[in-house]
Amino acid sequence: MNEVLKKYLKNKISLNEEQLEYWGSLLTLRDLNKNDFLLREGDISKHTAFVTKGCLRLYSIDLKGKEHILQFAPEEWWIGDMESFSKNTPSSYFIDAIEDSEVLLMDLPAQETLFRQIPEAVAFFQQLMQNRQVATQKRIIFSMSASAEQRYLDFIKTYPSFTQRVPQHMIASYLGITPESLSRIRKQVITKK
Amino acid sequence: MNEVLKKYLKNKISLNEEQLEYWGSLLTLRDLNKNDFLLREGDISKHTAFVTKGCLRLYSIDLKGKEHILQFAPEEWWIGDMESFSKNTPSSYFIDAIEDSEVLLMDLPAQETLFRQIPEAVAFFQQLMQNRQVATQKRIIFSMSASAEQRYLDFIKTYPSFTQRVPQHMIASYLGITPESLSRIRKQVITKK
DNA sequence: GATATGCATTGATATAGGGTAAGAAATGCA
DNA sequence: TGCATTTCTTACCCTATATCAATGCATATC
Repeated sequence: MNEVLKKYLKNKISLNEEQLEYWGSLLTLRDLNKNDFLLREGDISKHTAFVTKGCLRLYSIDLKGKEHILQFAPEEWWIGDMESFSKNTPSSYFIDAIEDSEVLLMDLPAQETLFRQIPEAVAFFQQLMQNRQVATQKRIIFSMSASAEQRYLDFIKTYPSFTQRVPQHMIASYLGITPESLSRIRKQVITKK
Repeated sequence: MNEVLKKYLKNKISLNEEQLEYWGSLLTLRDLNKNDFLLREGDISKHTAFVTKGCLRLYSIDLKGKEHILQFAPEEWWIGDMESFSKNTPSSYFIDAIEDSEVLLMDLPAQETLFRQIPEAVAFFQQLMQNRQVATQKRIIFSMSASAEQRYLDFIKTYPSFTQRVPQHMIASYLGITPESLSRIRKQVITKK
């Protein structure tokens, strides 16, 4: 069984060795090169992914061709378009790898099996979803009440590890500002110190 | 049993008469006058509310004292601070009535009982939560990619009924703009026609 | 019926962040 | 090692929206 998943699950949910193995057996490994897509707009998402190596991103592209990043997913994060996945509808999002990566994929039948065989997993995913919702709501509030500089400082404080590995223009896209603005903000922040 | 809830549930989930009655019996009615609070920042949320009459709002107040509305909830909507409710932690939100209203309250024990007695309710609330998450994510994207005018036009198209009953400055707060800006935008939109 | 209160409008001015373009720096590639 | 590509920075000007202040209505209060 994959070691990253094992460590993660042991940490998060109390299961015996057999259950852990079973969970792992339901997922399939996929290697992704940098820039490889896991999902494109218009596709129907067939998987939810657990990242064991590297880093992916979830984003949409607006009418003017501009990318808007909703989520980064490094090791031990889940990523996917829940709506497309569970309703079998075309996605409006893209997911791709921003580094060479490795993911464990769970398809819908596997999820159903998992929920049937390991009922604890239901509450587990429910909790994940709730945490996501809480974070997303906070992001709305914060984007309405704080300046770009404050949001940037909050970002590097909340996700210090991302700041190292994610290119700056993607952080800008996540924050909802242009790369130029972020560059100016960083300059200000540095000279302020 | 409350008629609004009955109609709503019949529409959304297939249950027999007995189950409907049972569900209804777990909720308690509360009348709210306009401006009454259901939840204040710092409180621990003891209920999730189903609105049967009137309209409530969920919002936070930032450091500068500015309100940011996350959700309006007219008849047949659920409203609450899930995080505070399920984790028993102090809320960072306010919920109040913007009209004289009537809600059905579900506390945590009632929810647990409901989930035990009517297993279909679990998936039902999960679906609600997922829809909420999808909508919240779209709101982030939209606030990053569209102008205030586009967001306003989208709002009145998506929630035409709200536009009638919700004061303008609250719509502005939901859209993340000032009441003055909204007033100017409306003027523009009208003269454009 | 007079007055206070809250909400929407309007005008004048300020500002954060965007758009564009160019160059510098870093990174990948051959 | 050197060229190409991508990423980041800087400068200039511009626009959308905010801020502040005043005014007009409508509604509630006494």
